[in-house]
Amino acid sequence: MAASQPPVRLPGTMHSTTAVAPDRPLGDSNPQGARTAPLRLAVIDGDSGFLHVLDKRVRARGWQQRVLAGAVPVEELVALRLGALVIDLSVLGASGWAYLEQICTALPALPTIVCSGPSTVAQRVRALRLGADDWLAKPCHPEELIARIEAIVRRGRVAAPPAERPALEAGELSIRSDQFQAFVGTRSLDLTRREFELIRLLAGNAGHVLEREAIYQRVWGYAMAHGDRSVDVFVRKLRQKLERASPQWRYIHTHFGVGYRFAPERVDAGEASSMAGELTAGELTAEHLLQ
Amino acid sequence: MAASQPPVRLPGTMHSTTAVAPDRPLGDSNPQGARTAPLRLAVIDGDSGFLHVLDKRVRARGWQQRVLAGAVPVEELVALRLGALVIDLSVLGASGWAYLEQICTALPALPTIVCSGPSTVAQRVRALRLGADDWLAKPCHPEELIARIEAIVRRGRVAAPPAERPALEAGELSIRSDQFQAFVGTRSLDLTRREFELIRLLAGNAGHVLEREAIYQRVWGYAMAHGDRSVDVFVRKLRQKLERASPQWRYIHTHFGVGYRFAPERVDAGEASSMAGELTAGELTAEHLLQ
DNA sequence: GAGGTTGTGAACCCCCTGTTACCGAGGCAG
DNA sequence: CTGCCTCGGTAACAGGGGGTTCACAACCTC
Repeated sequence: MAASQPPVRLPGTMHSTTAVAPDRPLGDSNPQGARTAPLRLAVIDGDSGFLHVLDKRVRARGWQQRVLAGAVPVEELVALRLGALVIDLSVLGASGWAYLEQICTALPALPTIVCSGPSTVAQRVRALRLGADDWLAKPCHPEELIARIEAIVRRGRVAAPPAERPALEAGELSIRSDQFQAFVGTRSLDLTRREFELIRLLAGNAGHVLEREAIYQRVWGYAMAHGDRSVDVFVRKLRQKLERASPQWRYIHTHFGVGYRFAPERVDAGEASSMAGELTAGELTAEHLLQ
Repeated sequence: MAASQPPVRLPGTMHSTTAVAPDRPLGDSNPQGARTAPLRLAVIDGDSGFLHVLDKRVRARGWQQRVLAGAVPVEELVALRLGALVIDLSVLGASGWAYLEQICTALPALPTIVCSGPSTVAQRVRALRLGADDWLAKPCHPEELIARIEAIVRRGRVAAPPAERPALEAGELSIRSDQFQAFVGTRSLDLTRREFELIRLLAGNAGHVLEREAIYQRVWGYAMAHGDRSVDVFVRKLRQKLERASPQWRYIHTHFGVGYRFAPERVDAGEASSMAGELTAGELTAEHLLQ
């Protein structure tokens, strides 16, 4: 999808986000900790003076600012875990509009503000319709830009789901968001981060069928590319670990042509394991010990 | 053959390079696919010319506009069930700021746009910090105001929990969008995705005759090729499953030369089965056994 | 009764999903 | 710095379900 993007230098990574406490959880867009993590702001602009002044205000506010050289591919934007994006369309030339559309389509959850020079009503309307959240004309006061970013981020937060349950219980499973882990009794499923985000999303919507695109959007944070099989593969990994930890239950059900549904269901003793055929519980145990 | 390779592109859609645009518009995973209820907009403004022009655009968009005389109490705003509020601070005089703060504090979920005359950066920042979502300077183009309202509402929607879609009830049928399935009682009709999309469309327009072309356009997502019988075939599949699950009812009616109409109708006891003629229940059983 | 329209059944083939293997990136320890 | 390990993501293959198509029967309207 980013095949045509011009080579862009990506300066070193922002502070390493130690997987423990992500400041912006991949899944549900709401921060479960009411604590507002420092906002990560990226700016695509060439005006060094403006950038400097803005940077001062941004830091004063406790946010983090990163300057991007140009049309950074969507994947790299995702990797930056941004809280907001400011774009000066003029630095991108003719491709600016296409880029804006691309960003807003792939990352609808990312607050995006266009901050450019003189413009027409038609241009502003176009940008807003493409998915931009705001258009602020240059020259502008950096404080107004910041206030507008705040307003947009606030709007997203207000609508976000109220609060995160401490632990989701389903069948034999216990899904603990504070641990980023799922358990059967006291035993950990040893889920990776992605696996956990996936099962939390599914279990959080237990009983409802979730489409692949929706799952991808909410777990990965951006739109699923056509033909991407990641969701399937991760469902398989999840099922494997679930099967190992809780063989008497089935949790994730496939809906052909649609997606997946989470619903804990106890399986008949005879078919506890797909490999077990009609083994009894005793034989099952023996089988398990052999492995 | 056209399941994933539509021979005809949807007119009006932008280039498909973005890999994001679903080439299969089946589900309503996209926000606009979910039918958005008409937005209820309230305007506190005294400029009748502006109000008139805005009203025209608002109606053209299918929204509803309500002009408020002044500082309406919060309770009345709540009663109006607004989708957005536009305020010209100048008509409220000195109390405007206090009112704005009051509104934004009491109704943080209500998108609020200040649309006033000349202003300073400090004023705009103040309004935004008080909780306003945007500030648009007059004179302004009504289309830009509308686009900004859309952007704010959209931002709230993106973060909002997936709206609960109520089940459609018709005859013995219950069509549940969250399950991508139809039920009679608790028993699933076991519809495939296409079948479900079709019955949801038909049932959603119950009582109205839908032309084949329109059905195809909305279920398959692109124009129907001449001579395509897919709709007929799927109607037949649907009727078959409906007949099996709910034999006492007829749901889909053919309009020769036009299309189909969904309308639950109880059938007389005698003609429960199309094969049964006027046989009694007992004869029916015998007849059935003979086959 | 003629001609176009719709119902019906079945065959074919493509796409969707499960599954496995592989590769690259990044973290960690030596 | 280097090698190992984990993790995420992609590619490839197999199998089966479902969508499309076709042919023919039944039907409706003029």
